[in-house]
Amino acid sequence: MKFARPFLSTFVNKVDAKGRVSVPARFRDILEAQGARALYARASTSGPAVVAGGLSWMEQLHAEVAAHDPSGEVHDDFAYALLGDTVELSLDGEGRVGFPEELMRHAGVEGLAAFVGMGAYFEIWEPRALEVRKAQARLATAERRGKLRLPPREGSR
Amino acid sequence: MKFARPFLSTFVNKVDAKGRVSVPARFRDILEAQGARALYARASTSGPAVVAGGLSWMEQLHAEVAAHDPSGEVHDDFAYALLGDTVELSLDGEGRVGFPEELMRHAGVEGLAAFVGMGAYFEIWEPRALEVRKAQARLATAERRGKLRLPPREGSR
DNA sequence: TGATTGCCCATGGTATCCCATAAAATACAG
DNA sequence: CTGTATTTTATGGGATACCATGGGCAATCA
Repeated sequence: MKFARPFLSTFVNKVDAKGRVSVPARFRDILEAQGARALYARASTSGPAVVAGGLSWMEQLHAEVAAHDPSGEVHDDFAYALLGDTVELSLDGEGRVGFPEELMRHAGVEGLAAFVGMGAYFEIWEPRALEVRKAQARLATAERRGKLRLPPREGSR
Repeated sequence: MKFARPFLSTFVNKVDAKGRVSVPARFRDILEAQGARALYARASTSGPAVVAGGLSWMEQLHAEVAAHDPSGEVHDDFAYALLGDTVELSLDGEGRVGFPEELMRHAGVEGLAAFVGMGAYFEIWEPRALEVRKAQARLATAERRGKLRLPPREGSR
């Protein structure tokens, strides 16, 4: 499998009155490079967030499902959980999408949505909740690596 | 094998007084892309649901049957189970189908029908029953994906 | 002929398309 | 390197097309 350009960094955009959000331009480029002006999204199973990705990400999910015996229970579980709950959202001419009400509620998003790159995919969070999660992640990472330096705020260069 | 657009996500539509249900527009597109304004359906053998798909799915079933020795028992079992109970339903001008009474009863569908995408095919459920099944699938999947790595069968690199 | 099935039109609501504008990023010239 | 021109982004809002749904009517069949 070819190495695809990863989703990186965090962007916070506004959710307008019609429920639309601009997908960050950087992310848009990656999505289109994968061959579609669309993204795929579902509720995260591990937190108040929406997990999303492009065609490649979705094909990977599909492959994961198809790899199991279609008459087996594992196949069905995967299909219900991964495909049955994933929605395809196409971008409008300006690069916006309208997330289903239910997904926004799961993430607790109201006026602002934070897009955070996770490499092969990305997530959408309520901005403050994401900050909390990130702080926790920084701590855990520093501990694991054993070199707990004081948080240098940002640029690590 | 070319990658076909998969059936994704869940849509709940109303069953009208005449027993008609709108097939979700997204699903319709996929069906038509496969070359027919029709779908194929039969009762699920693993739950209170109707299994359905388009031409490609049908061809796949057919191939599965044809792969066995026509004089053998397996061939006949498959044929009776997979082909003998499958009905072809054509969509009306507005993209609706009328499911046979028996299928609806098997799925326990009355006023509302939930279409859930399963990749190469889709299923029709009674909405609440589907929610229950999905909740279970999410649990099972989270456990499987969380604890296990995918079997090192296929070279994933 | 009564019931069923398929075909056609009507409609409210929603999502998409399209244009406009302000803010930000980038390119460019001096 | 600094101020300005040009191009992208993000956002707002009106117009439009599509979708799910309901009902009428004609053809079909028992």
